[in-house]
Amino acid sequence: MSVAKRVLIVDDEAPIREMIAVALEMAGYDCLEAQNAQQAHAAILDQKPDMVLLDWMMPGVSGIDFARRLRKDEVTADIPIIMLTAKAEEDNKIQGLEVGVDDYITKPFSPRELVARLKTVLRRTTPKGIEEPVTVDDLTLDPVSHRVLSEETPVDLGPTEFRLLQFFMTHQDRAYSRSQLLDMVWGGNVYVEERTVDVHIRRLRKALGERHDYLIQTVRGTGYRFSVKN
Amino acid sequence: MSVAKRVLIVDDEAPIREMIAVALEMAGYDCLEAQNAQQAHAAILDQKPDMVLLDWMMPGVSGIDFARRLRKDEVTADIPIIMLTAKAEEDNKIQGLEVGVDDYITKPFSPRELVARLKTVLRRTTPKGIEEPVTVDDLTLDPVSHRVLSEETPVDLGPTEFRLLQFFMTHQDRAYSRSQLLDMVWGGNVYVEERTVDVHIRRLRKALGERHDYLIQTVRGTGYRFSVKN
DNA sequence: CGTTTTGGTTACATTAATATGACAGTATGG
DNA sequence: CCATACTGTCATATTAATGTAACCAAAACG
Repeated sequence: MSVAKRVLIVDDEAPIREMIAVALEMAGYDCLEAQNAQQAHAAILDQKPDMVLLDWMMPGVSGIDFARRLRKDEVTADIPIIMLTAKAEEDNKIQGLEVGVDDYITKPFSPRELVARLKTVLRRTTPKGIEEPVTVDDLTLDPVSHRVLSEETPVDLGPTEFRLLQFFMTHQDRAYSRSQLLDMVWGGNVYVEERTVDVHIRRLRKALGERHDYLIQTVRGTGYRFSVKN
Repeated sequence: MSVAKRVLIVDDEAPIREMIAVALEMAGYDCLEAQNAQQAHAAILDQKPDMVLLDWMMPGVSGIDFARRLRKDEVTADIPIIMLTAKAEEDNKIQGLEVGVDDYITKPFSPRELVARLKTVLRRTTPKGIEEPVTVDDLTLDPVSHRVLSEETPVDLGPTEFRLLQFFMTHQDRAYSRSQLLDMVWGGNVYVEERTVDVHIRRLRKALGERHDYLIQTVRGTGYRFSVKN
């Protein structure tokens, strides 16, 4: 695996978090922890984990409410969630699936089972462009080798431009405002000028060259869009 | 912008409230003010602001207690809160996030930072309306990609024409006066000549071309209408 | 018909938004 | 510690969009 996946563990009981964290780290994942919904939310915006392990029962905002909230917000809607439930109640399962949880595991569970489920969900939900290369009109971005090719020729991009292009190529035909782009590409809690986006767009276009810069389109009064169509 | 968002500023020091209010109003927000928790609570029930800026330290009920109270009550639970804290103590941050505050800013802060945070929080928490494409006789407007297609061919529109067409396509078969259109498309409190509408109608028709300009119909003595029927 | 209204069109000055180039402060990797 | 690459922000240039007025065309009116 190229880069370790990051998993956020949300549970109010520290020992349980620890146990899970140990199991996952042995399996090669990076772990983040949160003991309640608020901490979790902050961590998600901040760190963009690849997956969330969410305890069903928590004081304050319950796991299910939290999951619902995550699904509503565009920024967090795509993050896979696995629910941890104490008892194997059918109710939980149904409710959870309704909210859009990707899987659920009933306690107690073995580390092996956990890792197995996690792997499955990640494989199922990881979209192209995260580990599969994406190609558009002879422009290829390969996340694994962290490379961009324009008709076989390597394109030289800075880290930010790379992420920007990756985001665009995995979210085509959609207009994004500057502040949305800041959220999605820069990350939730950073404060930078909106105009900075323009500059990076410029750098990206320049790097793509005449052959491909048409892909990055200005949507006046709104922001930018990536699309093959003119 | 459709309607200005209303922000309630809660701080016991009038000069600070003023400063914040000025900054926000310049950024296009409507401001309400309260100097303690009681006033704030009344204002919230009364005016339903879209967001609350809450000072951490206040005589009487402290900001954090007040936030907790707001979160408990179903009526006020969904209103986003940004905390203003004097010192950058981690404690505050954690406690605040636990209570369910959406973000926090440490004083002193620049107006720009404040506005930026506010914008981010509002965008995260404001549910967006359903953005489905609308199609009429092979003319499609897609709000997501911010595009208009006439039989697969992109139609080039300025921002105003886009909004105008969007309004029409979602309000068909109904005649609107010029001043109604100004209200709905331009926004409530701008003053422009009524005849300006004519010009934009003209631009829209031109852009739609012969294939589709019949959709924009003149209603003599009244205004305009969008309809498939002639 | 001639006149009066009302809408259509065009040209144009102004304003607003985006593109671009340069710079200084920071990370980064030797 | 140096050399180099990245970032974010400005100031400025460029371009697009906007609103208005002047003028033209078509109905309505008598």
